Parts: sequence; structure tokens; C-alpha cells
Amino acid sequence: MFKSIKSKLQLDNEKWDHYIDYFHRIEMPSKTILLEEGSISKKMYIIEKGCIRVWINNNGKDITTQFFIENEMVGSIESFRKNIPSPTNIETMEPCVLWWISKENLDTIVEEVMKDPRLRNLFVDKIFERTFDYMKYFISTIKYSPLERYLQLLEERPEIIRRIPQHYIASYLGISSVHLSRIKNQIHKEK
Amino acid sequence: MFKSIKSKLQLDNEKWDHYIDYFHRIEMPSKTILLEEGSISKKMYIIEKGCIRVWINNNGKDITTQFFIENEMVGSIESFRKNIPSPTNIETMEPCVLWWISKENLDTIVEEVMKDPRLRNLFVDKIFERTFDYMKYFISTIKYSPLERYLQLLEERPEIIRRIPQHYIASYLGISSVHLSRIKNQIHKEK
DNA sequence: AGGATTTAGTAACAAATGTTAATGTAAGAA
DNA sequence: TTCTTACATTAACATTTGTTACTAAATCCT
Repeated sequence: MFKSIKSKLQLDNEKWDHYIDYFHRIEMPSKTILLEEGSISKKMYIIEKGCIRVWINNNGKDITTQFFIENEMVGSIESFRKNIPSPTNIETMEPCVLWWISKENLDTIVEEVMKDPRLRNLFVDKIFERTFDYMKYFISTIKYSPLERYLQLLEERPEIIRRIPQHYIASYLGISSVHLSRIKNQIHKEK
Repeated sequence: MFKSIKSKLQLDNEKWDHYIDYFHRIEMPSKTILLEEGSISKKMYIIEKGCIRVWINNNGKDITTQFFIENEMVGSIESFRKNIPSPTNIETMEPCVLWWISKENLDTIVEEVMKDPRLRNLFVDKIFERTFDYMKYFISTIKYSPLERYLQLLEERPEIIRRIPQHYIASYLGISSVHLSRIKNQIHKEK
């Protein structure tokens, strides 16, 4: 599970083993809420197996804002970093195998990481990447039509479309599931 | 101009004076392109006076993605950080007084800053803030109607609406200027 | 001051998207 | 397996938003 991360970070064994102990394996059934809107995030998760969505409640309807699959890290970074109530819900969409780490332990690692110029740079790059991703999402919603956004998703994360029920995808794209059906139908006809 | 930044960072005078020298004052007429799509960003700007927009070209039409006013810092962080062609254009919308700093000099400051745990934290917080802002923008486009987004903008950045021509605002909200007219009319009637 | 350009509002029509309801199919639970 | 629930598609109609064209006002330039 952690081998790919290890080789990427190039940590020495001693530190590495220490860090590994901070993570705890859990299994969760589908449709489990890992973090509820309004509560403060105390854990981050790495997904070994399964699939998770992040969503916000909007007058009873929920809107999915992100999907995560294997080897990705999930959590409300905002709630985590600033110790404030999470604006989002985090929920499994399949039976999942997860590894969680507490805020305290992750903070310890981050503190260590920040002392090493090379790792620090990797970390800051990682945060920038997140920022750029959100920037891209944002621009994409005003620049492209739902059809175009669907095709992009199909291109960039086909796994998501294959595994996740369509109405979640629709909500993620900002359209109704009926309209997504129309879009798929349209693509089908054009071929 | 730099006093508020200075007091915020609590730097000692010696370092501070050193950093100040990295900034250069320039005046720019309205509608000047500071950074063109496709070119690599070499400068960051702080706005002393005036107003700037960031936009991307979409089949001949331009879409405004951000506005900046006095005391804000502008630049294509993505192009800056990764040394890649900028996806956006940056353009003045009023005659501006700006202070620019070169990538090299800013990198020097950042490197210094990262050595000090307190400043490092401020810096990382700043980046996280950007990320959260983009997250909010993104969520807002799928969660709220154009009317709601207009009211939010009016609430959060009234300055922008007062100073900037309506078709740029419309483009920023992702709607046509005609539709923004309708929205304003609608708000007017409801009062 | 005067002419050109930019900007904002309105109307009419067109296109995109949402809503509701009905139907069939697939997937999960007892 | 059988029942129930979740999911996807389609049609009909409603609503939202875009486009084009026209007008009037405001601003810019010389």
C-alpha cells in the first residue's frame, strides 16, 4: 500500500517506519459518512480500495463536488488546517478499505517534512497543485458546456464514469441527471 | 504602500529594507496587457492604484476569471511557479500604479521566508487560502444561480461592481450581459 | 464642444436546461 | 429466489439563459 509513496518521497527507513505507524487500517461499508458537514475534521484518509465522494447540502438536494478513488487522499483540508467546521460531507460510495491518520500525527509529519528543503518543496508543490486543480475546475465551469465537461471527465477520469452512478456525475457536472442522459444520447448518435 | 505588509510580517528592518529594493514602481495606462496567454510569467505585481482583470480566450470571446484592486497581488502563479506558458491574460482596466518584482527576487524572498518557521507558516496559510478561495468559487458556480452569485459579489466585493463595466462582471459570472441586465432589473423590481 | 466609441437597457425570438412523470432494467436484501 | 429499492432513459412541458438588433445614455478623445 505505502510502497509507492515511500519511493516517491525517498525517505530513509527509520523515519519511514515511524511514519507508517501513524496510519490505521479500517474497513467501511458503502454509504458511510466519514465526515459530516458542520463537524471538525480530525482524520485524513488514504483509500486502499473503494471510492468516496465529497458533497454539500443545498436545500435538501446534495451536490457532489469531488470524487476520490484508490491511492488518493481525502479529507476536508479546510476544516483540517483551520480547525473549523467542515463545509462538506465525505461519504463512501462502495465498501472501502481505508488508512486513516489523526490530525496530530499528520501535523507531526508535516512539521518534520518542512525542516527538509527538498521535502518542503514537494509539499508546497502539492498544495499548489491542489490550487491549480481548483482553478481549472472553476474555469472549466464557465468556459465549457456540460457536454464538453462530460467529455473531459470521460477523457481524464474514465474510471469515475465507469464506477459511479450517473446522478452523482450529473450533480458533479452541475446538471440534472435527465440532462446528462440527453447528453450521452447525443454523443451516441453522433458516432 | 508597503507599510501594511511590513507590520503584518513583523520582519526586522534590515531584511525588510533589503526586500523593498526588489520592488519597482511603474505606471500603466488602461487596457495594457501585463501578461499574454502563452507567454511565461516573469513578474508579479502589487497594485497601488487601479484595477486589473485576468481573462482567458475562448474562441474569440474572452472570459474574465478574476478581478484585482488596490493592495492585491496579481500574477499567473501557475506560470510563475512551474515556469510554463500562462493560460491567462492579465490586463489593466484603469490607469494603474503598480509595483513589480522579478521571479528571481521573489524566489529569493520565498527561500528566506521558508527558513523561518513562523513566516513559513504564514506563507503556507496564504497558499491554502488561495486554494480555499478557488474551492469556494468552484462550489459557488454549481451551487448558486447567477442571481445568487451576483448578490454574493455585491455583498463581498461591492467595489468591483461599482468600478467595473457590466459586461466584464457578466463574463465573470458566466452569463451574458443581457442576462445580467435582466437580473439587475429583477432585483430592482423586488424592492 | 463635438464626434466616435463604449456601455447599459429592452424586446423578440432561439436554444439550453430543469422538472415531473412514466417505464423498464439492474442491483441489493431477506 | 423474490421483493424492494436504486438507477437510467424518454417524453412533454416549463423555465432559464443566450443571441441579435435597436436605442439611449455615458464616456473618451482631440
